[in-house]
Amino acid sequence: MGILERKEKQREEIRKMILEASMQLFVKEGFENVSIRKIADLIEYSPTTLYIYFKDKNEILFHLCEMGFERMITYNLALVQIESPIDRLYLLGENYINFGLENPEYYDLMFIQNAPMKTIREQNLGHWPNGDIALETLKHIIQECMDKKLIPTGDVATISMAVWAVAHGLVSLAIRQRLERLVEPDKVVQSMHESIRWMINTLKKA
Amino acid sequence: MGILERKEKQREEIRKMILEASMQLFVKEGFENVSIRKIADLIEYSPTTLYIYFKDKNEILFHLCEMGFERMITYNLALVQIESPIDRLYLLGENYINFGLENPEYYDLMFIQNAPMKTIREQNLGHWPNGDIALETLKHIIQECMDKKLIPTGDVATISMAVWAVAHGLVSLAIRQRLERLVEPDKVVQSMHESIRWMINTLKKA
DNA sequence: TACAATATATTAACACTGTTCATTATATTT
DNA sequence: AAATATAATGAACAGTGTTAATATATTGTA
Repeated sequence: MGILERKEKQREEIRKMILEASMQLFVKEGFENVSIRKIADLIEYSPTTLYIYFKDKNEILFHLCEMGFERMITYNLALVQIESPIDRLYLLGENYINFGLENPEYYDLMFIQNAPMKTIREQNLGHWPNGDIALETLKHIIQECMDKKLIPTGDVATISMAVWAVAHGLVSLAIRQRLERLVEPDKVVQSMHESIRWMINTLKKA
Repeated sequence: MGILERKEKQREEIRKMILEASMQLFVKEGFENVSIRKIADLIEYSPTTLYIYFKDKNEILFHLCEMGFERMITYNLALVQIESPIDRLYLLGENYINFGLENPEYYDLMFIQNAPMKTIREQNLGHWPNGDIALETLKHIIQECMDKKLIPTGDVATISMAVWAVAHGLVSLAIRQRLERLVEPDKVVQSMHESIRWMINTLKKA
């Protein structure tokens, strides 16, 4: 069945072409400027061809979202070298904020837009490949902090939720220009870092 | 100058008509289904007429956003009767979450969408009428908690930011279907309330 | 090898979107 | 009554995601 394999390979290659063109548009012109027609123009195919390789635009955005997580991982490479889970938590928070501020378009897709979640539901994938992994990482660190009695024991999911909520709240309010309503624009970033540190500090002392 | 006044009144009335039609569409069919043409249909005017009364769609959305804050205020009416600022903070948090979950479309416009902020910048209003008031309320409560030594003293803006971030993080992750990736869907709401309470608890003890 | 079946790609079209411009209709003022 | 200012509109522009019908290759089978 070498022919079928080759066909599958070709198919996968065109899918890759489409996704790479999408990403190029995405990082250059931003989320709102990614259109089926522009992607098609870039790879010199007809717009309708994209529908042979992807169900709809949401599915393409879903894959861009997954790429975002891969990019996020590169921010957290240094994490494994830190033995203290509480220090790992501090760094994770810093990295999360930095990633969000430096890649607002990706962040948008990963944690704000509906499109990727729609694909997960409609095609009932049942899981959020890279997203679920990221959340497991967070929960694991929190669990380790509890095990080593670095933070008070409690429901891991609830506390993970609170920690994630602070980080996401800060980043999403920042990239949507809401935080500059609370502090002066040039102090937003600094205050964000102070907030997340303050959060983990109080968590530690509690 | 009675004529000019009357003209101004008429103008204001049509503006009101447009906004009320927008709101009707908004609450019935959701944010994404508010289009200039649909609004125009509803008030039986031509789409182009709307541009005589509003600069663009963003300006209409901005006013819908302000209406959202007015609706939010109704959630917080009971707040003034509570003398302890820390109890007021607890209730404010609960109300914020309830408002967000019960009015996701409004919440979206108030704290997630770019459109309203665009209008504020482009027309350089310089301030966010109802939004700024809401943030002042939060800061005032935090300040009062510090004054009465109910929470540790610190930078009011930073701590307000952290508190807002948790609340916004929870609500925005919830309405964008991200929280159900962390806890079972039927436990999301309960966990959210636990998270915000846990947050204020640890803040209190810190 | 010839034919039918399948997979791939495209053209044209649908039903929308926000927005602008030139034109017309209406109302007000001179 | 004529001139002017205001209000409203029709038509059009440039775009959007998506689908049905159609043409073009490629493949499996008789």
